[in-house]
Amino acid sequence: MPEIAEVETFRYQLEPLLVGQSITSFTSSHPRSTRRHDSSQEVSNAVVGKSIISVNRHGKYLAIVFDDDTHLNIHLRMSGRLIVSDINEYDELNNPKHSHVVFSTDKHVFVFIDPRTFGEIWVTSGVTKESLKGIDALNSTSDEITDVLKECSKSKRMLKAFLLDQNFLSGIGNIYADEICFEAKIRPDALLNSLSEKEMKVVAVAVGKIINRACELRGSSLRDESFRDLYGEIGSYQKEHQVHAKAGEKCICGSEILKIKVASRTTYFCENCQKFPERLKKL
DNA sequence: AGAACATCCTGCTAGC
DNA sequence: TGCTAGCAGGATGTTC
Repeated sequence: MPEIAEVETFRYQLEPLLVGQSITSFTSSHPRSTRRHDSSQEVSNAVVGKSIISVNRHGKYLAIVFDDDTHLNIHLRMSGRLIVSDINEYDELNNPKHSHVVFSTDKHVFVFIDPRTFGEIWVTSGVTKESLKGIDALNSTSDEITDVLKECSKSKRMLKAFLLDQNFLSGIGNIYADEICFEAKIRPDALLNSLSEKEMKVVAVAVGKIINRACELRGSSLRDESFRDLYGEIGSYQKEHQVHAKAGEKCICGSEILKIKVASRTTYFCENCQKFPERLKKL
């Protein structure tokens, strides 16, 4: 499932192929992919012929930015992905199932594939409002992340619910939330108002460490058919997962990894390595 | 305020 | 082996 590391992988790979180019065509074959607009023609009209100046990302939101400040926004949600072909090698008949949107430059064809159709592509003049929410989990310093945690220091929310809330930290999803809690050695169901300032700092540093490493390894591909990058390659970060999707397996400490629900999300953690803050202070 | 749940959707899988 | 019910999840909206 695309989270910040997977979206950043697409951004990083799209940038050199798109910047300086113009969109020559944009077509959609599934109305849900461009559901914010009356028709995909509206999107086409807004982007075709315009020159691309950057490819940006905020949290899980991708934006192809044009020289008149038009933004072509892409959110992959659960099952969205992008693939690229050389324009001379592109054959529409070879498109995978659920290829819903196709757009081109003079050199490349980009295909948006999305089996569950939760993903979407839309156009805005200037940044989309969602990109203004929260601070980006990758491009923020641990001090900035600590400050956001401090703002919520009286909150009775659980740590994992906070990490998943895009209004505070943008980009973290279910996989990295579990790994961040493990790295911080704090239970995902610990309440924010039980964290000391020192523990907030530990969480903030864990966010940076996990997200940066996940980006270095081009994201996580949990199953054979899950995340693939722009070139169809799987990511490698799943090899370094400590707890996520490992229920019943042994933690590095030897204890069994548990599976519970936190914030109505499936959550994996180690009861031995991860403690409630009150107990952490006693150790 | 915050948790829980339904919603959107299809592919996978656990369980008959 | 083959079928189906249930689960999975990001964001949003509703309910408790």
